[in-house]
Amino acid sequence: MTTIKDVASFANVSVATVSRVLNNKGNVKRETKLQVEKAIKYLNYSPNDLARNLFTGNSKMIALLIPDITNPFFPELASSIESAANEHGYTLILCNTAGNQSKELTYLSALRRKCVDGIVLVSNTLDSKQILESGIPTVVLDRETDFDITSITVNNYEGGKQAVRFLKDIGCDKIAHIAGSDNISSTKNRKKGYIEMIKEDPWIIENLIVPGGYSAKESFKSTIKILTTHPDINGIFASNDVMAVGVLEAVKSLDISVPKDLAIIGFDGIELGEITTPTITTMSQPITAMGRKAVDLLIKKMQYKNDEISSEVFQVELIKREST
Amino acid sequence: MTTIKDVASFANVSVATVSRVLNNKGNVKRETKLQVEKAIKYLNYSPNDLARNLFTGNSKMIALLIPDITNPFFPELASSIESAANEHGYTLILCNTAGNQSKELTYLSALRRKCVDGIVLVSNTLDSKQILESGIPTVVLDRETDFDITSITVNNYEGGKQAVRFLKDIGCDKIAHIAGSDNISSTKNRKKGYIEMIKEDPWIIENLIVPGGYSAKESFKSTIKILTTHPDINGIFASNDVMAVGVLEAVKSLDISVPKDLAIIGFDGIELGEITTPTITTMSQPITAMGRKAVDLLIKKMQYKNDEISSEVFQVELIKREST
DNA sequence: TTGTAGGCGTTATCAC
DNA sequence: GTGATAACGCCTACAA
Repeated sequence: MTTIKDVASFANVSVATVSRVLNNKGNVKRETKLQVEKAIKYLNYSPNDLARNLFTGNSKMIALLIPDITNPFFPELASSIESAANEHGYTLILCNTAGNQSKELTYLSALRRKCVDGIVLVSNTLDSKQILESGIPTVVLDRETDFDITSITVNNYEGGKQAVRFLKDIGCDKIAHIAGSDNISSTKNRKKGYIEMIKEDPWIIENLIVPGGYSAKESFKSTIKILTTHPDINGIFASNDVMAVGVLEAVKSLDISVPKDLAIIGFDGIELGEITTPTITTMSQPITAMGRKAVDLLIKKMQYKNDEISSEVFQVELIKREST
Repeated sequence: MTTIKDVASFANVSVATVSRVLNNKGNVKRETKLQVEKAIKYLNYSPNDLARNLFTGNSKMIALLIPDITNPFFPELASSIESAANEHGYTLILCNTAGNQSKELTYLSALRRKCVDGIVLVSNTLDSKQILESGIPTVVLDRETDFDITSITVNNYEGGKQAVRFLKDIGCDKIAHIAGSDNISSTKNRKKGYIEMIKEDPWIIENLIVPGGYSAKESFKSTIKILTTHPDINGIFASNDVMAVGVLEAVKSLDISVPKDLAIIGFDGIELGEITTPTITTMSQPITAMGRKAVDLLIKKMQYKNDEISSEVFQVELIKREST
């Protein structure tokens, strides 16, 4: 590896001078500057960030921890976060935690050792104490936390209500819910919204809430089951779009016509919902905006080292498609 | 930040001793070792990898460059690469290049400065000279390159032939191809396989190859177009599964029955193909195995610093599903 | 068994 | 305008 010393001796100057032209800091004569630049080019030199960061104390890296990279929602999120990070001169480290607490903890300590400057975190298992312990500026995304920590979320509860209200508006009078995990605040709140909207309905006693396991396959199975026991269901609210796809496939496999006999609405607004037949109505989250906002807040936190909590709640938006 | 010095003075020993217990190297009395460990725990100390790596010269990080994180094929790949890397003690940096050469180059130099130990690269724009220039051990994945560099691929040409042969076997006698880009070696070779299989057929002159733009939406449009001009097409080979989904939706929207009137086959074997209705027959790549192999070869390269080229070609496998 | 000291590649503070 | 030199936090000869 060629170092700043090599460049210095090649250009017949001191390392200090090389450093100056490297960082455009301090005064250096035009001529010597050119000399140095020639040397840099000739030796194909590029500075060692490890050494640089060791000195400056930051790494210009931020990490994103997500629970499942194969759920399309997260790549879309990751994509916007990455662009935003890059625009601010940060490299993004993407970490796939599988929602596994021990993996999350392992990552957190590894990242701390690597001196990442900040973390964007999507986690259901970590509490704010564990997060704060790492000492790294962190923004929590997509999951509500206690108030100790900045978070970016959407109005899941209201969104859940809106989804069910819409199904009712278009005539559904028996609505099932394919639920996410109760350990995940976002899906839990969507479920609460669902319950709030149907709690006066006579059929509430039948309990039309079934778990969808956060995947299309699980959700497929659950849908088959609930529809065979309750064939008069004419509306289904799935807690996210991936599960809504599972619902759709299940409904079609039972030869029930969508949306004529049964309407389906999802949540998230991922692209997948636009390529099914029929396309799936959804409560859309502003995924890109949320990612960018997370980076914005994180960078403010890192730069001003303020501990101010400035959480932000985005609004979901009903996008009507063919499944309703 | 607490450093090794703090630990040393707290435990009343020298930094050397602390370092020894940290790395389990050299001899240190049981008692002092316990002292040090207590200090470490008490001070919540963790070593600074920047400093450590600056000394050792490696970062224990490898990077994965992929062209499109929102295409489900790549997250599946990334997922397996990440696990494999983690198992070997490496942290994965995921970089989304958007297939954009300048972004790739920017990443390459940034990664070099960050002293990443190795790179797994999925790229169509970079030639081996540009790759080798970074000086970082690299394995190319999913794309054929010239022979200067280790690569992991599948037999795309044979796979393409197999796909078309299968369509013929089940009775298709007019087969269209939704193609990927000719700039991408994998899809180019799949297309070659298609051409090889149909070049004797009388309808070859009609040119049933249309571009699918690597996305479901593009592929949807292309399919509509080709089917309206050639309504007697009864088989379609899509160059990947995402495009096959587009094909499927297009065909269904034209009220053509799948597979009765038209059979569809894709390529890749991603999970998406299992949740459509009908599910999509595909030439499946051993995605997980390929990812793991890439990491294996990369680690060998890094450890033994050998320049040996040890490319590997995996075999695709026909998975019959409902679309044929 | 333990401590001292030099060096990894940078940057920044002083002199000159 | 330029050059020594002391940090940054860690590891490892070498000495004791």
